[in-house]
Amino acid sequence: MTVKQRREREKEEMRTLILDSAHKLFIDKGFDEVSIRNIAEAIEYSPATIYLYFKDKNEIFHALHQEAFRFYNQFNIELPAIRDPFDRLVKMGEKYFEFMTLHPKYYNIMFLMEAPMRNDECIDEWEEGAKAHSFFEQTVLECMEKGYLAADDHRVVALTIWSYMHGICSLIIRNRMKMYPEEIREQIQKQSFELFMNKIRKR
Amino acid sequence: MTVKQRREREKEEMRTLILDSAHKLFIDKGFDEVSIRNIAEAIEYSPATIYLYFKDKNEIFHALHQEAFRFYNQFNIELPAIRDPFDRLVKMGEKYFEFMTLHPKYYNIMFLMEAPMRNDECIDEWEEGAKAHSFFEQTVLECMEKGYLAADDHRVVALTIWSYMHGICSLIIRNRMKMYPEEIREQIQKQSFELFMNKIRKR
DNA sequence: CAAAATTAATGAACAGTGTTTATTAAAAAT
DNA sequence: ATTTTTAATAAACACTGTTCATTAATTTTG
Repeated sequence: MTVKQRREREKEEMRTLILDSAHKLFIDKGFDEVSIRNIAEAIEYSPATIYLYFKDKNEIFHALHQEAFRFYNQFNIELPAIRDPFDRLVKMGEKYFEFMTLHPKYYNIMFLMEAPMRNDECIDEWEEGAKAHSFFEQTVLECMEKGYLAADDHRVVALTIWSYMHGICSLIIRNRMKMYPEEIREQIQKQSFELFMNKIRKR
Repeated sequence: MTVKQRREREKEEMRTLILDSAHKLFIDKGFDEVSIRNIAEAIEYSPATIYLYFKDKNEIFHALHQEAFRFYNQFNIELPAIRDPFDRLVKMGEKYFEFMTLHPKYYNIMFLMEAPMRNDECIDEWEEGAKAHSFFEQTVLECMEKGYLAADDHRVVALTIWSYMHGICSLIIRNRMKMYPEEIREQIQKQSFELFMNKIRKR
């Protein structure tokens, strides 16, 4: 049965070869701008070959979506070490914002694009995303226990914070901040973040 | 010079014919799923004709983007009649949410898609959008004057509120709420909105 | 080891996309 | 009536995702 094993390993290697290549192209062009033919050319195989390893373009999308969350968790690796939950929450927000700024293509696929969420199976394979989210909710809960946040349903509070963060991030990423002149935009964003954190903090 | 006038009128009629048709198709298919050939077929002209009236697909996009904001303002026509600014603000939020729910294709083009904001000229032609936004900022300012909101930079507060509203709306529209079971999702959204409104309200 | 069976890779095609251009048909001006 | 201007189009270009019959390589069997 050693042949079958090697076969399977080779299949896996090919999959990662395709994904790595798709990944590289995707990072500097954006997903919609990367075609199957582009990927095929990069790995020096024919376009049809890719369909032996992935059902369709969406499945590649899906795989990259998962990888983006892995990368996001790596990006936030320092967070659990922050003992004070409110400090951690604030840092989490800053990191979220920083991630969006530094890796807009990732942010796009994780939260903005509709494609990777069309299928239903994507919940099962959202392990890394679920991890990030539950860590976030846990931090909110701890903030309540330590009296930094008022006692509410912590899931509701978490959703509210995330909504705000995601809202401002996607307005920026999608260029919907033109009503604020370029020079003051960053200032206003910063002020807004501080205001929000102040408003939800228990007084 | 009566010929030139008629010519111009006909040109304008053709433009609106194309736009109306594009609009109809767009509403039930979404912009990316509507092709120039689809539009051409609907108005019974050749695809090339459309390029005599619009530079490219993005220009059609742009026109629909404007129309969406006109429609949005119509949708909110009852708002200015609400005298109490905080009541108005709350209603504005509810209407924003309702708009997203009832007209996701519009919401998509207005705030989510990247295409219509690629060019730089789109600021000048954003009259209806600017109108909606300044009315919103004005309401926030009034809320401060009447003591419903703490005295802060009203533009910063407005951005914060909008970010929250846009955040939750786009999470919903883009199917990023799967961590909350279907049954309780609506409940949680409602609770979040109430929580947010309570937190920003002056105490 | 040779023949048969399985597997992997591909070229070519299909049906679609946005966009351009040379050509034709119609209308207006001379 | 003839020339000029304008409008509309067919056809093409260079792409896209995807499928499938054919070929080439590899593994299994006799």
